[in-house]
Amino acid sequence: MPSALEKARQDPNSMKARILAAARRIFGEYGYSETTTRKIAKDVGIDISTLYYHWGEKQDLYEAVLQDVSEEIQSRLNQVEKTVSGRSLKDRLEVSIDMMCDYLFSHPEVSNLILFGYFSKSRQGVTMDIKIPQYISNIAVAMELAADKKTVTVEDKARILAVWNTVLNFISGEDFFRPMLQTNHETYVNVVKETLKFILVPAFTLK
Amino acid sequence: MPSALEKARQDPNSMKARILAAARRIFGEYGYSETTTRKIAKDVGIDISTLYYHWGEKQDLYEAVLQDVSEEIQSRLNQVEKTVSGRSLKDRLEVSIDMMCDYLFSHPEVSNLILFGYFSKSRQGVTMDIKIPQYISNIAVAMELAADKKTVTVEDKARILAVWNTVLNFISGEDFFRPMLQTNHETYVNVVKETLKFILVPAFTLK
DNA sequence: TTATTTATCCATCAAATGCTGGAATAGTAT
DNA sequence: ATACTATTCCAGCATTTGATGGATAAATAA
Repeated sequence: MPSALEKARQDPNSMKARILAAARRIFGEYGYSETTTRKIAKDVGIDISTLYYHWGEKQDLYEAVLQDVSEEIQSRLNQVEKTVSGRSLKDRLEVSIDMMCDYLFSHPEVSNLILFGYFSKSRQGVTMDIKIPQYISNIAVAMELAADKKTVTVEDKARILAVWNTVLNFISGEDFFRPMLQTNHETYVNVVKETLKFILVPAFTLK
Repeated sequence: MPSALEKARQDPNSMKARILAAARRIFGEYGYSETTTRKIAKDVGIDISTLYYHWGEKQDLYEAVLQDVSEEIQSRLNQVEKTVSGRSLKDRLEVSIDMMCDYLFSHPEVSNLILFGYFSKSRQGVTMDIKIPQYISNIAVAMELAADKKTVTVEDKARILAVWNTVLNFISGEDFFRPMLQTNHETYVNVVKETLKFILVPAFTLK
């Protein structure tokens, strides 16, 4: 039996899918508590009852959004891993940064949703929370900072987390940071990439 | 004529000051929209009318909190600058990291409030926003990455922002990150400091 | 003491919000 | 065509929340 999420993905024009897409965008822009079911429904052009008919409670819809995003990230990380496999450490780092930045900059709601998840003290246990630690260990192995998932040290994890969070911050905070750097979007993207490489590559390649 | 904020600071036991302190803690924990004036009033042990009598609208109180925090940060940065002045670059970086981490870890609501400010698309222009660019340039000069504020490059600013944001993230996200690192609070603080030094020192000291 | 200002609380309003019941409509199977 | 199911909308309920008016008490001035 396919889950509601799978059902929505089968047909991107289905009402379920259209609601999910709007919810993802709006939750990503306003966060959980400032997003109202009416806002989402209005965006889709339907009555809120229709929204409730398809997705049930607001919280359920939110969790579907998080799972959707979570699976997308996992898929992107797999892509990155395949691409950089076999290259030099410096190359792996640089290409990974470029690829993840490109993906996240073109889906800004993703960064927001993840960051909202970090800081929400009041939120109930959400599904995505479980996945992040796995990502981190996977990245450590893919970057060959550790032989396998079991041998990833606390320090390794913390360092990857630091970089990962920096990326998310720069993307979610673009509206805030870009004026102070006085650049356009395109330059901003490049500055972010270069900054990440600047602080990342020496730290990890120096032994 | 002293501002409401100055008045509150004159006597920490005054009702104005007690409300401000509670507001700072609760806004820092729940964010703007999940904080209710009733929550703050209850925390102080007063009726909401009393709160409105002293601080007016919720938004005004929030802005007072932000300004309070903003000035505190500025003061801390000045302290750091005095302390590290004249030392070697490596020393300056390491001591600054230690000092700012100690301050922020002991005032976790500060990191939250700043981060909430970054990502709130819906919020009106808040006072703190203006200050951050100044902080960044000040830090660049204090770290002697630039001769004076006018010559701080975009790259310099971006690098400092990256580090600054990483600190905030690690502190605001402790509840989220610490379980995946499987450490206690004390160890977590040290891991954060070491991680920051690990990625920061090589990048900035290597020429 | 009396008058005035300051501070606090109770009761309440208006708007927003999550959510639901039930009617109406569209679609599908027999 | 008829019966049945799936979908959509309208109207409304209960609760929460920001905010206020006005009564009461506490402090201060006269």
